[in-house]
Amino acid sequence: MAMGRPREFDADAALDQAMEVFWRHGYEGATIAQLTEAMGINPPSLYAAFGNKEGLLKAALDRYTAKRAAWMEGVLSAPSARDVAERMLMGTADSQTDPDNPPGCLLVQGGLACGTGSENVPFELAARRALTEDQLRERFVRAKQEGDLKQTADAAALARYLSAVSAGMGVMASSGADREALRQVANVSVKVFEEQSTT
Amino acid sequence: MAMGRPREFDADAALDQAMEVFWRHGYEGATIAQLTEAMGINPPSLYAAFGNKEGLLKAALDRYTAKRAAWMEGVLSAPSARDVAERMLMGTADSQTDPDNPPGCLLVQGGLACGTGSENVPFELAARRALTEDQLRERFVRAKQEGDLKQTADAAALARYLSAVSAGMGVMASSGADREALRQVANVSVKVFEEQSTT
DNA sequence: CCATATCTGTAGTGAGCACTACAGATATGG
DNA sequence: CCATATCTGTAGTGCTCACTACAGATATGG
Repeated sequence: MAMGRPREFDADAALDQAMEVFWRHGYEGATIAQLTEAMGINPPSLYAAFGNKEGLLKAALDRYTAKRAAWMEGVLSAPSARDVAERMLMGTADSQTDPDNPPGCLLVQGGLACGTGSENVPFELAARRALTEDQLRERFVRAKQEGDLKQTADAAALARYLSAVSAGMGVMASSGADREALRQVANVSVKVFEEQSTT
Repeated sequence: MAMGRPREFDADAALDQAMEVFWRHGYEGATIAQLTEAMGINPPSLYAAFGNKEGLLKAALDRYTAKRAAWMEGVLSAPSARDVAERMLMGTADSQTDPDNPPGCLLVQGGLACGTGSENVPFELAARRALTEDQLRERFVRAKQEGDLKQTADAAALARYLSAVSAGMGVMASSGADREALRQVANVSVKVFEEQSTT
């Protein structure tokens, strides 16, 4: 019963471009004109595929987190809480200063505060940041069970701490901090875990 | 030779209101209509007094940092590097969750990424964040001279670390983290300084 | 009291925004 | 080959934005 004209652009490739625009300019700072130009399509194609600007952001965020999932698995698979923290923060330092991407982290750069009508966006970003924190907390609970983290350690507090440091590094990266500066922060931050470790 | 009609509103009180709007909605999210309503004035008065929206932001930032200067002096006057860090982070946790202010920190909430035409704003905020970091670094250099911080400690790295943690706490506060959560982060963060102290 | 300089309020202005109507193009199902 | 369903490109739409022209108000200096 007639399938209609097929889409001519690659949705994932277009999302990669949209992701970069949101990353660099934030949700409110990114305009549809910039997005469509980067994606190589016209507005009607964008709206047909993603609904509206916020729908496009969500799709781009999904792709962002999906890409990071593999990396995050590598982080969580480190043998100890201390090594989890080190991989997490060093990887964050490197990815936030990767010249292939805009500086910082999309989940921070995307928008902490938005104007009327976009109040949803900060929540959307925060929810995705919280997912990483949850994974870290569970990993630290396991570390206590496995004995490489002190029984007195607070898994939730340590996860929150790592989450805060990562976000803070994102803020610094977005304002021009270089890789070496972020690695310094990561090195200092990891010391907390050495003190909380049993080894 | 004729001084003209005097201003009818209190510029500082108006700036306090503008500050809050920028804080809550970010630079781009804040509209002139919201600002003028909060300030209790009309657009021509705003433009006569502050030039344009960016000029108003700078004036609000000046007032923000001026208000914090006294608090910052109290932080820096703590007797040791470790106590500086504790006062800094605990004070940050409290002020970022003070119900009298919007959550988070204006210097982070104001805008990390902006659209075309406002590229200056993120730099403006970053420059003011950097001032605090400079003060901390100098304080830690002094702490090394005074001997309460190890000679092997890196004053610049520690200052950067505190700056990153504060910014990260601001991100968390803006997405709803409560005071207790931020204090946990502060408590964990301070441990780094205990390890770097001579006592 | 007058001339002048500055502020205030009303009522816009052009520009840029997210979003879309519509017509033509291109595929599938029969 | 035809009917249909979906995509694409052009060319807008109404709306909101930062910003301002202008006229009336209110102070000072002489």
